[in-house]
Amino acid sequence: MEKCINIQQQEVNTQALQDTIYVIGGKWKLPIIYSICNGNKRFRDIERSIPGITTRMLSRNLRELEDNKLITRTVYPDSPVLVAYEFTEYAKAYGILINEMIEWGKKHRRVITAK
Amino acid sequence: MEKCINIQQQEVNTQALQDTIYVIGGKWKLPIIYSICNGNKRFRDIERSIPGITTRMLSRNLRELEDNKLITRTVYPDSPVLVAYEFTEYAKAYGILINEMIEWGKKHRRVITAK
DNA sequence: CAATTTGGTATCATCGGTGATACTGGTTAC
DNA sequence: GTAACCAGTATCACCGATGATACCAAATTG
Repeated sequence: MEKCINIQQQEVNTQALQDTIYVIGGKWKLPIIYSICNGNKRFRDIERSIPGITTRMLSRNLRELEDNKLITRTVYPDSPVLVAYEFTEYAKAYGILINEMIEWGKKHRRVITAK
Repeated sequence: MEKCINIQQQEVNTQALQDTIYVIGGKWKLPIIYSICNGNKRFRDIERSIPGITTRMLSRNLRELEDNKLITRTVYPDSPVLVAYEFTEYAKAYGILINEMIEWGKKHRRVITAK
């Protein structure tokens, strides 16, 4: 960490960090991302691919990911209605940072669990 | 995100991400880091420098940061006892990733709030 | 000698996120 | 025609994180 400048800057940074964590945080966001990454596009397919998730939490998390522009939700209103969830290019750029966070977490676990 | 391989790998990655987020997550971790970064070493100094924090939450968060080896807690048992909290080199290395997360959060906010 | 400071811990209340379960309206398969 | 599937929403319960408040022993200050 570099030396900090002032209170305002700190608050802005704290908010920015919370934002970043919020986008990917929680129990289900990454499993959902992996599921879509693995080719699942439809609500029930994603649901079935993630053991333990409820429709409620999936619905909620998909909407949050969509709000954050990491996925798109497309409705094909043919009968029957079909809904497809897909990654955005924006998400792929964020993926680089996510992978760094994952790598740091793995290294950190080795540091902490080491005698 | 690269293509995923298997379930086990996903679970390991999800855990690793949770670990990374846990270390820096929550309302108070970054303000505490900034406070120590700004030269505060003692419990009450840190407490006074962070508006709204309670002794309970400060105590708890300091212990977690110490458990994660981001800060050290040194007791000087002269009379009166003096306790000093300080950054570790390990924390400084993590600081690079924290700053990336902050920068991404700032950019992301501009993306989301843009018409 | 009374008040304040230091470095916390203990107890209780509250609040939001999560989980469990039920339900919906439409469509299709048997 | 009834059973199952799709894409969810609604309601309730619970639990853990957080906040508020009080308290502690030791030492220092006035």
